[in-house]
Amino acid sequence: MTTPESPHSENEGAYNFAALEAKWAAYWEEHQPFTIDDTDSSKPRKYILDMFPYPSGDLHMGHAEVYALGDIVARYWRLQGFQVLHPIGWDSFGLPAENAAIQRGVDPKEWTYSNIEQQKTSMKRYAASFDWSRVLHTSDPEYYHWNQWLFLTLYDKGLAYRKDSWVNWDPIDQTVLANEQVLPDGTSDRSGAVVVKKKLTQWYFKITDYADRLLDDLNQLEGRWPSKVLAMQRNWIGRSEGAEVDFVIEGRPTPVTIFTTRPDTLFGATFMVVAPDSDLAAELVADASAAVKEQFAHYLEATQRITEIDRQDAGRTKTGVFLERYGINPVNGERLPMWASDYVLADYGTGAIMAVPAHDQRDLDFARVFDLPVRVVLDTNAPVTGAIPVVTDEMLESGDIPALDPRATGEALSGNGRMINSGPLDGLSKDHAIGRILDLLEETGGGRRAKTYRLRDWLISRQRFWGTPIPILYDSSGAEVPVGLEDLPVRLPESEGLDLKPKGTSPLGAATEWSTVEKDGETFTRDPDTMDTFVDSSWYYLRFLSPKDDSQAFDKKKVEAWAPVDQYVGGVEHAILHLLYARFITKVLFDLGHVSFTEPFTSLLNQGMVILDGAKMSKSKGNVVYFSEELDAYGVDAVRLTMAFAGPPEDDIDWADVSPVGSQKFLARAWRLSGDVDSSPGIEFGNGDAALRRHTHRFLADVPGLIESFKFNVAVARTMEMVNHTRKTVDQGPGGSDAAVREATEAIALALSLFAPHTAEDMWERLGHEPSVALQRWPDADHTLLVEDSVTAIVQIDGKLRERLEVSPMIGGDELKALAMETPGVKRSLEGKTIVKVIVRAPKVVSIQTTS
RNA sequence: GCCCCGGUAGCCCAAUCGGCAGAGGCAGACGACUUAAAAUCGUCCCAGUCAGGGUUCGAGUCCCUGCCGGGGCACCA
Repeated sequence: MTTPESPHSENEGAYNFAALEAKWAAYWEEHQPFTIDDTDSSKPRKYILDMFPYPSGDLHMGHAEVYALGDIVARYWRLQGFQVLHPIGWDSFGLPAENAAIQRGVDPKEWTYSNIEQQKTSMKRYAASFDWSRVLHTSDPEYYHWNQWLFLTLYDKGLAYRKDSWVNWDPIDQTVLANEQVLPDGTSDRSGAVVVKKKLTQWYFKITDYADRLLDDLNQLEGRWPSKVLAMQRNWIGRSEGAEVDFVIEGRPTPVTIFTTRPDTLFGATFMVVAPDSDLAAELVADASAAVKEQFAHYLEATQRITEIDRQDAGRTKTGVFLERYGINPVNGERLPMWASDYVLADYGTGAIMAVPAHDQRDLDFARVFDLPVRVVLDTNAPVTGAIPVVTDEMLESGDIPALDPRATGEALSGNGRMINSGPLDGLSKDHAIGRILDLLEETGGGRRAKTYRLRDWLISRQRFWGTPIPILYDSSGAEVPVGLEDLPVRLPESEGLDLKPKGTSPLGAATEWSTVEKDGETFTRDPDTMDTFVDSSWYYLRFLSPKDDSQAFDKKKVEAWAPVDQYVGGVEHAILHLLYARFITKVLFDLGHVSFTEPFTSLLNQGMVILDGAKMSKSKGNVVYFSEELDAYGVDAVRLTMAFAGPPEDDIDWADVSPVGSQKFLARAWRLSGDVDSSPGIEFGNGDAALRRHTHRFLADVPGLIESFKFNVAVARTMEMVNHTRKTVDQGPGGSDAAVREATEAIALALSLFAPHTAEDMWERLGHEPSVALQRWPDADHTLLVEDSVTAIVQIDGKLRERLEVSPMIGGDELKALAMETPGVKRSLEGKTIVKVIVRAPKVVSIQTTS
């Protein structure tokens, strides 16, 4: 039905998002506007990368956010005249896919690739501006071939090695986990199982060799990565600086080295503790009495049975076994009894410590349980600066002086103060004492400055089927033989006939035909494990540059042209694992001369989570918002716009707090403007309505900065403001034929092309232009239009606002001050007062200070 | 316990360098259009910035202390 009189409905129909989506999806599919010629060097380049998804089911609202935000950035740089590489692929190996396949009794490959197709369809519907010509899947042999190359490259440099050690074992998934995959509560980040310790021979990447660089290079990323992520990475690497000190052990030819961050307290050591599960403990107890040996054996067993959860209970009463051995304190020759206790960790430092109960809470707790001596060596009541007393006169008078008796109070003394009972250190402050003792230790050879890290080597073996086979063979003696590069890829066998159910060993080992290799008359066995999928994603950003190259992992020339990634977009859940590994692998590739940069991701944007009613969405809670249902209900553009408008990108979006309906109404309102423009494309804007033109050019000038600083919500708000002004100009001003209305509406269409691509394309077409709006240039603002005729200056007297006046923005300070003094409000306020000071900040403020 | 981020209107959020607390939206009220409603168009209402100190002519913004919320690390020597 049409209402002939209505100005907004002349045979143009209503805003119909479904029709627009169908129309423009077909256009993009046919023209592929985002497939780039990567050899074209006429334009500057940007590499915008969104974290690629796992293909476990359809896309969800979290994907909707990340791909909306990444696309804004990609589309923005295109409008700025850049050649933008914006690829997508699938992280398609891994446990989620495999477990799902097991539950459904289908081939993981079929299951994975059909999910990929579903997600691909959804992404195209979502109008993400990807270059669809360079899709990769990490589960393709064409990809994991180079994963194996990477492994062998690290192996060749001694950075991939096999080690027998206690590993994190997930009893549900029946596989080992990296330290990074064990949650703080001691459960698996995937299955939720309580992780237990198991001794296995596994492959590791030597990431600890890079600990210092991984830490120090974070400084380069300051301001470009979220500070939260930088903090998390620093925390995770956990460098501590201190000293290694050698303790001679009675009856042992070589000394035992301990690590301490408090070498200043060396004179306060009263016993030593070794980790029960360390080789050292086993060796030390070997000569002990039968009773102690038995006690120790029981203790070791108990330690290994204890769960990570229990170990983290700091309030747990300390336990331990005296080993009947003594170490000699190198600084004073004292005999220190040696104990084994589980509060000392085998794989941190050297697995042995000197215990200083007076100044370390854990040591004190232990000493109090086993009645060991406690000696204070740092007087924490003594002032360090001399000027500021720790013990005040009031405390002296009241006798309320802190007791320096940790044994009685149970509180270790952790503060600063002056050294006592410490020979050459006596009288020094803590910091000076540390410097002094380090010098002394190095002079006498009894110790040295040292650093230690929380970061451990990266365990990459997984006892699962759906991953990259580790390209290592074992000969009949069990020796490692790397697969030759010419024999890559080592392809996964078909899953048919294999039992994929978790049983503690890799299903690949049971594929005897696959795992047995005859070569030159000798029989070899393949390593049955597959690689952690974080290996796959640690270098995929390089593969996108030459995804079809079957002669090398990546094309060095393309890498030089495009990498590192200019903008990486993804969830903060990868703040440690993925990003740390990608940084590590990049540094390794740099050292080997494969790439010329040391950090893979120049800038990082983390989006928050999409939640509902204050809670994380989950099927069990029944508070899930479904991606496809939202698209059906509101349309792609409205959902994308809602993601951008909800708030700062890194904040969580509570879907209950935002209004996709509101977004939809706004888009319809913007779209209608394109039907109200009554002028021809190419019209001279110069004669248009001056007020609207000023708004438009202010908008053109401001939006780029807003996008570049990720203030997408503000950019959307500014676009809404533009629409409001333009509407008003059409309805209440010069009308739709005014040139400024066209100029404004074109600017709106360009801005909307970042957030609402279908609506923007259609507006652009209705404005009489050829598609695609996505390939236009963002117009430069005319700076002569940015200068305001007049601005409001304020006059403050004693901090209170007393007067406003309209002045020229070019006004001088003296003139403004004179004007201000003449105003009635100021005169009135100044009556009976003496002016002390006048501060003028032309053209904004005059601030007058008085005494009354 | 240590570290990071945040707290502005009923709600989501803005506010270059310290310079008039409000850009935008949601919700709400009212009006225009309509037989009516929806849609649309328009007008309006609402906080003094978590609390307390400090610096300053001037503080949402800088500094200190505390409270609340979110996140990370934690028996790491």
